[in-house]
Amino acid sequence: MAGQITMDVLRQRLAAHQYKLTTQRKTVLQVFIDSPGEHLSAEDVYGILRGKDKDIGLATVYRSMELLAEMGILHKMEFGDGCSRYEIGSMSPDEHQHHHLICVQCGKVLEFPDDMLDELEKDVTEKTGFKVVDHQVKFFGYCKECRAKLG
Amino acid sequence: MAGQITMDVLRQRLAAHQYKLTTQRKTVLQVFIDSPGEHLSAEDVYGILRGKDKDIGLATVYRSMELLAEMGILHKMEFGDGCSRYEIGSMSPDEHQHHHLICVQCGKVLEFPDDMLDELEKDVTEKTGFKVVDHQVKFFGYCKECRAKLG
DNA sequence: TTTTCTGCAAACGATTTGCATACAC
DNA sequence: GTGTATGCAAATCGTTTGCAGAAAA
Repeated sequence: MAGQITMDVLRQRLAAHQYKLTTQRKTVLQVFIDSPGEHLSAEDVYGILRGKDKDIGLATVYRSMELLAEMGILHKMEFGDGCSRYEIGSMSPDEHQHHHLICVQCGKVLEFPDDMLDELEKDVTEKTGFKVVDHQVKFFGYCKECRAKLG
Repeated sequence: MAGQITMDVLRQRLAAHQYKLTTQRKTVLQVFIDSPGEHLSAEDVYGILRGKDKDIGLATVYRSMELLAEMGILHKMEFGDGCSRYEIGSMSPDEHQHHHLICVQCGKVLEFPDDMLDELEKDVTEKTGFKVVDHQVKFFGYCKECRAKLG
């Protein structure tokens, strides 16, 4: 079970909401399937598709990515570089979760396996009544390479 | 010791960087001192000051908040509502740290005491060589009030 | 006095929207 | 066929910037 998101998942989830399975939506999802571990902005995706002679409007890229996020297929996030970025999720919410390590020197974004946050989530709900459904953890600091350069 | 940020802290930190202590910078800091626990955007601060007949330009609000963040007096953050928000910090980096609980229903942002993340930071550095200097944790979910309304 | 800062308005970049056409169902 | 989705261009929104005048040091 679980596993990666496929085009079939897109079909199912769109159908469940009476949304249409269009060429553009498939094309956008394909970019994310082909770029595992990337954090792509709308411009990124638009550029990748234009480079492949795929005809799509920038507004459609924005609309598609927003819809895919609404379907739970993509996750939207901000790394402070002025634009929203998305990454593809997995079928199981518990699988392949990770924190982001953002280098304040070079801007690179690394990933780190996410564990031991369940406990904290439970604690939050018990103490505040806030029902947690998702979380995002960002660490700011200096990546190995920048540390080496900085001495 | 440690304690809250005061106008004197601003004076000291600006002086340490050869920046000038201006009326506008003091005014902006005062808004944050007067609004503990708030996450204010540039427009928010601008609106508050105009409501008090304080004469200041929006661009100056942006520049001041960015500078205060550079001085470590404010912390910049994004909650996905399309603008950057800032909150005032405390003198000690270890004090009064908290996570943010963002209600996906009403948009409210709550706070939760931050502990037990030091361990995770150490783990990150040991395993990746990434030197962590700061972190931000966001939990998405449903606040107590919205849960009650939704049944 | 000298340099930095402010205010204004224009510039900017990311994102959204209106509307006529094209496409999925 | 019917209604939704797309593409384009214009509009919008938050934020940044250039520059002349104002204010710290």
